Amino acid sequence: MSDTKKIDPRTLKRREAIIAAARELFCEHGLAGTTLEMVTAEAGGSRRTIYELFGNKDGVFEAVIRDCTGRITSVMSDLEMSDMPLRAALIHYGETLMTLLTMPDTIRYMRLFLAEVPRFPKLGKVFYESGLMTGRRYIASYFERQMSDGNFPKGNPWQAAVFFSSLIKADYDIRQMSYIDWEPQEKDLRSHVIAAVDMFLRGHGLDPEKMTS
Amino acid sequence: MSDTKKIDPRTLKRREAIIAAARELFCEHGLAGTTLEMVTAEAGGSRRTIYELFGNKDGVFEAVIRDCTGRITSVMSDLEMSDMPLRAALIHYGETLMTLLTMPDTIRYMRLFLAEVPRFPKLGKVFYESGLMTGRRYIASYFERQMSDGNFPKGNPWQAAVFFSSLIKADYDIRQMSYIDWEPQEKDLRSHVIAAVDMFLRGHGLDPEKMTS
DNA sequence: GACGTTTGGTACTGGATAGTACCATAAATA
DNA sequence: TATTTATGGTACTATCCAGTACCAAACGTC
Repeated sequence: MSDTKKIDPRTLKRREAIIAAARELFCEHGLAGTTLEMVTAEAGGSRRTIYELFGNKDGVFEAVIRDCTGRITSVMSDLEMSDMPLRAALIHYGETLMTLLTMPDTIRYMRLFLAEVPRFPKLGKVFYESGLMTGRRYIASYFERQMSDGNFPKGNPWQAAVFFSSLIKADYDIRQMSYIDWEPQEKDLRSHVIAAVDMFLRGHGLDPEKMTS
Repeated sequence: MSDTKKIDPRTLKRREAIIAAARELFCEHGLAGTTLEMVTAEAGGSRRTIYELFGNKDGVFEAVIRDCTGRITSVMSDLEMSDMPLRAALIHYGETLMTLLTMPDTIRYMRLFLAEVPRFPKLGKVFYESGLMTGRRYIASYFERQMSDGNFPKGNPWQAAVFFSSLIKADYDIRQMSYIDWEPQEKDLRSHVIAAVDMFLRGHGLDPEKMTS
């Protein structure tokens, strides 16, 4: 009564259960390889309800992708505005970014999503802009602040963010998408991030040696 | 009689026609969305022949991916050993790399391939190592030579190659895979490559200003 | 030009599954 | 408690498609 529309709490629970089950199954077997029968087997309930809530199979897929996007976004948003010194902050950002990007779930979501982009062009924008770009926007605004505070040479903060995240992610994403069940060692990730940050700093005329926090 | 096995020229022609048709259709509609009926409609001939030559539908897919890999590799191999000055050579490499990576076909191949990796893990290795890594190996050996010739600070040529190609490709690949029918402007690519090369040089302690060819 | 292999075309089988219809039941609401 | 709404379950339909069988025709080989 408080809201314009009353939503049965059962509906919400069903919705969540179905999306969760479908997400796992889609990632595991692909969209075409998953039947709605499998989804109900996992989520409980009956196919009837799926059609009631999502219209059809594509509706379920769309809901799953939006859910995955939200998950990535929420992790990205956890990037903390740090008041550490520049180099330490960048290393911190880099490691957080890599942790997220190399998570098996992230990789699975990306594969699933990319596979179906041609049939769902609209979802492309959603996933890329709301999901993947969240971190980049955050980093760009960080550089913008550092530039105006005089901690970083003035220039195009957006380009700096692009170069920074490119150096950080290198081709770990593509490689992980290509190799099933391969995951980089945390140790390697760390040293990669440090090397990338230092190269980034030198690339902007800063000397990492003098910035050891 | 000259070879161990005689291959009917008809077979070869059929093979090529089927792969070409399947490649286009798979890229357009995905693997699941393409029926072998559609393939024969496009390639001519009959389904019978497909089964004769490829065993089953998965066999066709595998052949298509190998074909795509070969196409990418062959373009990558066209990277010419240049005896230009360092900066000019890197810009040349960068532009060639980007031209290849942003070609609509390359993007379509990658999407197609990534979508099905989980079912064809072996193809992952093939596509990544024979296809995508060809360019990187080439660049790494280039840096190795430049290092021993004293044109480039000594260090790890492989890491240099990773950073170089990461800066060059940035996230054009992911963005193009996410956005259907979007293509970067050639003008933007050029300026991006130059900015990336200069940042790369500065990151290795070289001054691009003094290297204008 | 005769022989053997490869291909085309058609028709069939078997299995799988998206989507629908319907009724009974469980849960919320008043 | 009565009424409404969402859900479960089952059974059905309609379709689509991979894979197979078979025969006749085209082509390459010798």
